[in-house]
Amino acid sequence: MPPIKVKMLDPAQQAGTGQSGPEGRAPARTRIQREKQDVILEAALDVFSREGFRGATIDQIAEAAGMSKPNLLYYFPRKEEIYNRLLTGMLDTWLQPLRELDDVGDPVAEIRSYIRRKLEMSRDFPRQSRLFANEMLQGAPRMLDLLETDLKALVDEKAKVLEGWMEAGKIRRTDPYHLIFAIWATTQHYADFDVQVRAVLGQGRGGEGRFEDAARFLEHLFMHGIFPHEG
Amino acid sequence: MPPIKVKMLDPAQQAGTGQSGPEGRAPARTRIQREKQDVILEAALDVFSREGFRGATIDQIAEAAGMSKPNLLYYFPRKEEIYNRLLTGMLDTWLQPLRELDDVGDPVAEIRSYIRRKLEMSRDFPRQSRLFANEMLQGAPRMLDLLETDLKALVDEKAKVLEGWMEAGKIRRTDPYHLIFAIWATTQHYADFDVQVRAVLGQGRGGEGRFEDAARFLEHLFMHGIFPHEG
DNA sequence: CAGATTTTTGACCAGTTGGAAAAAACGTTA
DNA sequence: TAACGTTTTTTCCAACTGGTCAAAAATCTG
Repeated sequence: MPPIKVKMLDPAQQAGTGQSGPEGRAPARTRIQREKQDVILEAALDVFSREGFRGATIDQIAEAAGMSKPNLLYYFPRKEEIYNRLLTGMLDTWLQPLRELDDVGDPVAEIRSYIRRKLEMSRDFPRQSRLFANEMLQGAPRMLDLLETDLKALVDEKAKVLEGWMEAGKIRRTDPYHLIFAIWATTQHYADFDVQVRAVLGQGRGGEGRFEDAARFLEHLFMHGIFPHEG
Repeated sequence: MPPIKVKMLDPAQQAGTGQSGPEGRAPARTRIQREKQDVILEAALDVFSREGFRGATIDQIAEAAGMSKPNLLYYFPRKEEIYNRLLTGMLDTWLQPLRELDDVGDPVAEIRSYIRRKLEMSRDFPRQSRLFANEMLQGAPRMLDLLETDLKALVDEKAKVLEGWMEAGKIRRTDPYHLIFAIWATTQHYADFDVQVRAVLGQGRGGEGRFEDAARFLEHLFMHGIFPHEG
């Protein structure tokens, strides 16, 4: 008998939940498949970041992606797989700025550029920030272990770096964990609470310049605080 | 004919959307009605703050409130009315600390106590904070006008107070709006991202003491910033 | 072009959702 | 206890939900 031609499998399998084959499956076989999946993920980011997992519907995502629901399900057989792909794929890039916080660099420059990069991410990828925030608000049901392992390990490591700088008198002695939280909070605020920021700043100051203003202010805040006359 | 006895109306009407009677209707007629409504609102806060408006279901709320769905609908005929009641009722108390920021007080003490009170609210009313955050993430579809009018007005007013203090050299000259955003962001972070905070701090430091630590850190941050050697 | 494969579509389904209607149960008070 | 208003439950419904399936359409390959 002739050799059986093994053609492509159902693309739906590739994002498999782990029960349909060995590990390490390629993310997408053909260019077309990869493109369609990207379109779907892009549309899903839009919807999920607004509505959260439960609030988002496959129909919404399909419409935003310009395809029919069954067609979308051909590429991602479960709603949850789209969501998980977005979450995990995002967390990595999201934490990149923190990873780059460099032990050997100048503390002042390092922290300033960390704040700046985080703020830029809020400006350039607000939906990713909101997706993440949404997951947090729900108690991180699909991410908790990642937070407790990977994220905690990374923050522990960087907290040590900060502590080293404190020991060396390069930065003020304070709680490194809460310092990191403060940087996260102040920068991500401009993505997650963007509506509020714009509503409060109004027509004039709520325009594109608001990120510059925020950057200036945050630098000021983290450098000197807001009260003069050091104690 | 005998005088018609006008007894209580359908309690559902009291939260009316405005189309069933004159303005200024009493919020609840009897003690029982008020209690039931409170139970419902309490349960709804739980569910809405986790799942957002779309993600929450009446069934979930009804179960959390210990009653049947139709029974719940007897008190609040629409899902949206529960949500709106929570939102508007909350915003008021939520902004109370800012309202109390006093022109005539000592700037340092005023701002410190504002930060402390906001942090206490995150500790004591995290669900309210998350409900609000959820609405923001969705683009504040049911709150935008409130933000643009009431909230903006309040912040404008308090920004002027801060500017006055800056003119007087009481606090460092910086952007008052972004200062307020920074206080909001850093304090509410401990409610909205509570899971993350606890996951990162781990068993040891993620316990009840974390709010004390946060308070100490934030005071430090806003007072001095994190870099020594003032420029 | 023919055959095989991949992609898309339309019809469909069971479970859930917000909500309506009506009847039953309960509480007051004359 | 009867009458009346209030509260609760039962039953029901149409629209929406995530997802299936087979067939049709489009694409690729030789």
